[in-house]
Amino acid sequence: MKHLPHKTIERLSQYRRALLICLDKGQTHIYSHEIAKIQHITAVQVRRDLMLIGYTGTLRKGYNVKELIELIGEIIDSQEGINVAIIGMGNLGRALINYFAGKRSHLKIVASFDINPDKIGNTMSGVPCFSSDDMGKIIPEKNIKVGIMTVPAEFASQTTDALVKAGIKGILNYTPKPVTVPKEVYLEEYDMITSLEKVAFYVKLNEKEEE
Amino acid sequence: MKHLPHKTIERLSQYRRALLICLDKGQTHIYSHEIAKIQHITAVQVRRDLMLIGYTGTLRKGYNVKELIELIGEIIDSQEGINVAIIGMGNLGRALINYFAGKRSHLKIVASFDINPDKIGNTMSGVPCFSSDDMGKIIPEKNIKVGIMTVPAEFASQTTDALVKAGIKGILNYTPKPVTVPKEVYLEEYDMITSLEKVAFYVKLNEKEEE
DNA sequence: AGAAATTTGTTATTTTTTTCACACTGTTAG
DNA sequence: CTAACAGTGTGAAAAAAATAACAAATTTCT
Ligand SMILES: NC(=O)c1ccc[n+]([C@@H]2O[C@H](COP(=O)([O-])OP(=O)(O)OC[C@H]3O[C@@H](n4cnc5c(N)ncnc54)[C@H](O)[C@@H]3O)[C@@H](O)[C@H]2O)c1
Ligand SMILES: NC(=O)c1ccc[n+]([C@@H]2O[C@H](COP(=O)([O-])OP(=O)(O)OC[C@H]3O[C@@H](n4cnc5c(N)ncnc54)[C@H](O)[C@@H]3O)[C@@H](O)[C@H]2O)c1
Repeated sequence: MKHLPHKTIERLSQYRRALLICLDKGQTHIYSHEIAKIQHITAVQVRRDLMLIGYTGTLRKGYNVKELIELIGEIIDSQEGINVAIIGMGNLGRALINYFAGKRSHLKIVASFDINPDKIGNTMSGVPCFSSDDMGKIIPEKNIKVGIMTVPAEFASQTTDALVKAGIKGILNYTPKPVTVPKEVYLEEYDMITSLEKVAFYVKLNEKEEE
Repeated sequence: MKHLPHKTIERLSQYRRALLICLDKGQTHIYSHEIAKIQHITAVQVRRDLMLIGYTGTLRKGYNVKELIELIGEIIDSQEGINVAIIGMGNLGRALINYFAGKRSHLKIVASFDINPDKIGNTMSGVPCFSSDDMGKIIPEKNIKVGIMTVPAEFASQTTDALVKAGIKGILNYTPKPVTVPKEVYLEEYDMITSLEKVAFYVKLNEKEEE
């Protein structure tokens, strides 16, 4: 396999989640158009993605749910698992830790960091909170590869620098402040305001078109 | 102007945020490559986007920060503003309401909904919480156009249906459960697990390539 | 004043992503 | 048994997005 399109990676993760639900319901096989419907895309797109990862279904029966889940896992998960930290135990950080903790086995949240002394030393959803000053020590020690950044925007840059210095390999930045990392660190930024403004834009557009 | 690429819309929102920060700092002009650097894209891309919205900068001086902010506002905001509701006042819902409330003037969070009697009747960050049973009444009454969905995944579908029935025009779904809406409703889904898995994937990939 | 440097605006090109179109093949109904 | 059907797999085409290339214009330097 050469290299998978960016978008395919995202969709594979989404397919898997849909498939896990099907598996729970006891469904053994699924058609490309069923997956497509769930994800609001076309069946061809699904088949193409699966072609890219080299999975081939059964003619007229569709894809084997269990097999496909496993294959997607082989592609997008790393066997050893990846340790993750959340930096900034505020509203968003707490929501995330609650949500993620114990969900995905290969993505383990093993630490959180904050500067507020009231938070340092506590444990939340089984995840201990350390002082941000100790990132340089804890991150290599716990073999943390990925950091989810939920500090106030004004601390985004300095936190990023500290993470990079501590040897982090990937950052998911939920701060609205774009940050910069060296090219060996993978950076993903997501801004909720952008999503909301986008929805608002298309709502407005639809309304205009109706006139 | 014909129609702007999907991606351009997202970037415009991001440019604006970057520009607002510049404005605060007293910067009056900005070059395309400065904007580009902040957003991790190329200067050509920025110039192209601005070309699409018909903004033209000053040669050798760059773009007028204030003017550009205003133009972007004219393009992506609706003058009357858009009223927004959050459905599901759990961890994520509360984080969002705290975060959004009073941030963007044209996007006003005017209501929240929940089924938990302890939450109904309360006010958070100035936003009143109503019973989800009343969505059909409150949404048209308060002229709410967009709903941010943060209910537990298992309630995603029924909440969506209720929102659509109440006349909502756009939904931002933060639930990991994909939902279906009629085509006149704009739907945006975002799944944090997908983002995290994507980061993990590329981290793993980078490590492999280093070998 | 003229040359060099810098930045915009836009056309053309390339790359990436999506969709089309259709061959192929089990399955089912008659 | 066979024809119609319903699905997969994939090369080719189209569409969308990003990048390159460069003319034009303004500032700055000499
Ligand atoms: N709350 C949301 O729904 C939401 C949505 C989108 C984006 N965001 C962004 O996420 C970030 C956090 O939002 P929030 O609502 O949780 O804010 P918050 O103020 O509730 O939490 C911030 C936390 O970070 C800690 N902190 C401050 N400086 C730090 C540092 N240098 N190192 C480590 N921790 C530090 C604070 O002690 C606090 O616990 C902000 O940048 C915000 O813009 C939040
Ligand atoms: N917490 C996170 O960081 C996070 C991250 C990504 C996605 N999510 C998703 O967001 C959703 C909410 O997460 P959370 O952590 O806030 O969960 P939560 O359990 O803390 O909150 C859910 C809230 O929704 C309310 N609710 C339940 N049924 C409802 C209904 N029919 N109508 C209106 N309100 C209803 C509950 O009373 C509760 O207040 C979940 O689907 C979760 O998967 C959460």
